[in-house]
Amino acid sequence: MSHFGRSGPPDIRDTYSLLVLNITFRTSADDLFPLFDRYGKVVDVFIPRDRRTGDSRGFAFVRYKHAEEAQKAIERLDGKVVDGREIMVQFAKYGPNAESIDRGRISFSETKSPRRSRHRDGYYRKGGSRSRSRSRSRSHSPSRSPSRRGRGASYQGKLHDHGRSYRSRSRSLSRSRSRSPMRKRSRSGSQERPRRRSYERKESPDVKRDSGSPKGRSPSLARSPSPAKAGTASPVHKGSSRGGRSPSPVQRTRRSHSRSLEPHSRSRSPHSEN
DNA sequence: GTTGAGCGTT
Repeated sequence: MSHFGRSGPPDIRDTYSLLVLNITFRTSADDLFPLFDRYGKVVDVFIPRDRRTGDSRGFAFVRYKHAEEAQKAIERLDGKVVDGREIMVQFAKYGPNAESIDRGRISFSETKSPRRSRHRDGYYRKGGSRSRSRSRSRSHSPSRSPSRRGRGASYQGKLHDHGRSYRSRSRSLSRSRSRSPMRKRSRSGSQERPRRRSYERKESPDVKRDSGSPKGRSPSLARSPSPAKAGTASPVHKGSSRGGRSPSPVQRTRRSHSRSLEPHSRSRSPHSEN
């Protein structure tokens, strides 16, 4: 999706990609194009969007034809407030096809010396290997904002190979912080609970029968963790089950069957019910 | 109507 309406990247043989971060979710390529085009020839403007929702992810890619123009745009637009948000402009490091990138320049097999250094740093990736969470809502300290602006000064009036250390810190920081919560969450075992329940409903037909008389069964086994809530939902569920015409339980049972991943391991554990 | 770490499409 390019601003020019073409499919895919137009020509990335010798273009310089700029990464624009911290843009508003409502900002589109059309809004960024005139802004960046003032400082040079913009070849393409692309804003990655979510596959599911289709909303902008909050960053965009601007391709310049000349490095000097791209550099100028960075100095001029980095930290600029756009649409009420302070955007951050910097050279893109990861190519669209995992191509080699020199401070924003995309080259296929022309450069080779600087490329080695990046491999050592671990910048290179085959694409799709980077684990990134799509969760937009996450607690974080806003104190990292000012630090970003600080590194911008390194680029001023310099087009040499300066400006790589800033990424190391940022990368390490985000890495350790992003992985820690994710792993812990996965270990919590929030997935086991719904799985086990699905099996219980599937393997135990008596559950459906009990639905007609939940009192005979253990009220604690109700799906509602809150007793107060269970009481409210109880009459509703009871009425539906008694009618015997409610397709709801049937559909849920069938779905659970398809979702069951390891029914055997669960079936062998009688303690699961207690 | 919202959110806010981060690196990309036919």
